[in-house]
Amino acid sequence: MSKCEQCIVRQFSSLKALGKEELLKIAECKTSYTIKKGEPVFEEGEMTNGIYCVKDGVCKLSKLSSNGKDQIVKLVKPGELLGQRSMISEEPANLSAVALEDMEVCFIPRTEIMQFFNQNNQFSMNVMKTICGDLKDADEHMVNMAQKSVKERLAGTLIYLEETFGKEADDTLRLQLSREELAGMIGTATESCIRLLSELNKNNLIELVGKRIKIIDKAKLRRLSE
Amino acid sequence: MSKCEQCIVRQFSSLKALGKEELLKIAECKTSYTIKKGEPVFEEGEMTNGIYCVKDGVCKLSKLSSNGKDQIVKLVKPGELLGQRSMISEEPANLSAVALEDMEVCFIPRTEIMQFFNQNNQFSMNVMKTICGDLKDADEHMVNMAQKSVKERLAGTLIYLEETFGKEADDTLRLQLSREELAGMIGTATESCIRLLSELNKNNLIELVGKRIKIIDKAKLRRLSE
DNA sequence: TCTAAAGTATGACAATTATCATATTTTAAT
DNA sequence: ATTAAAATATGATAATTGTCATACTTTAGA
Repeated sequence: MSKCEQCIVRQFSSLKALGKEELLKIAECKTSYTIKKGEPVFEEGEMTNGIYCVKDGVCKLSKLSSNGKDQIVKLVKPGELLGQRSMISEEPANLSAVALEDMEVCFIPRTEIMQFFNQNNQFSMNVMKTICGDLKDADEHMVNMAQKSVKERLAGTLIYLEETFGKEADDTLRLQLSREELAGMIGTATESCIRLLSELNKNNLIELVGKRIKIIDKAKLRRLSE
Repeated sequence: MSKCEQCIVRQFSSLKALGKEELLKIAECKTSYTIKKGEPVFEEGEMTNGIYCVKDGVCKLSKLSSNGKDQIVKLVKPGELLGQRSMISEEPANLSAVALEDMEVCFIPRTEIMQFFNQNNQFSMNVMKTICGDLKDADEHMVNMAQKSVKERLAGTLIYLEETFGKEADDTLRLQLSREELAGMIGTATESCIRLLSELNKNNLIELVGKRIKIIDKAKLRRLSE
């Protein structure tokens, strides 16, 4: 059982409002997990009964649509919390969380967290602001889905991936998504996604290095995304 | 200056957690407005510095997309609060709120509401749950935009409008949206929206009574929306 | 009441996107 | 190392959706 005080999640999430004693309480009741790439943290419809702290590894939050395709709603990176909405709403998870890389997470039971809501106003406020940020992002995302073309969305997503998750030494995007997952982010068929990647490649906006993607002309790509 | 105790907003919103004294404080500092159909309550980018209680009349929350079209993100009905996200995030409004009918609203300054967050845990929890509900809706909405066809979204929207805002005596939808606004809800071009309405009319799923819409075969419409 | 403007409707056409087929490459398991 | 399965890629084609033009209808204001 490791301490929570130096944890990356504590530094970047709502938990930064917690004091030493509160952190000790968490350290006592938390459980740590390793989750392999491709495995779920939790799945749509499941009762989570607590929150997950993402110590390492990125995961996707996705929802199965009635057409059988998986739409990726959000990517979650180390330092962030998972499952806040379900915990507050006291509802089953609305989304599935699946590891895109090997992950290290800690689970904190609902009962512990709920105590902090009553004791620690700054913590409540932090959680509220995080969820408000998610809501703003979701609204913007929704407008993009409704109003932008697939090509515009692809361009925007590639820029987002580079700016959020960075590049490898060879300049390719650090976060490895399959073409199917990339299609699931922009909301299109896998073939359409592949075709547009080829087109961007031909036009020298990006370069395809095997299945990895390198952004060549970020300015043009940004203009394309509007 | 009327009392807040019997107000519809108090009954249906997060404000139901407030006690008599708190309601009196609100009654003293609130300002009431009448907003005519078509006029904004607030606009994207504006600092709102408080929340609006919707006593009467429906309004649309929309966002201007880079292609110049207005995407409707949510409809807000009497009893609900407006501007919670901006107030909590301490940011300018992300969306414009425009009256679809003549409205009656009350404005409560940010400073008052923030006090309740510190004093009244139930109130905080209510606000948090409301925003969590909005986030869940937004995620679902986003998946629909990304994965469903325009026809499916139109069918779903018509059902939503009937179930949420009801029907007139002649069975037409009570809430009057222009074709452009309906297109803005489902995220399509106005002409496409009109064309699909005509098609649903021909297939006897709906009936067009002038510019009003009557749902004829709700079961088929629901199946169509999946 | 008349008229201009806005809203609704429809056709023609082009652009976008999905689907199905198939080939090629990569990955993982035996 | 070999092979089957999965992922990537591309072509052909159809379906969906957007755009532009135009006509008709309703609304609001002079």
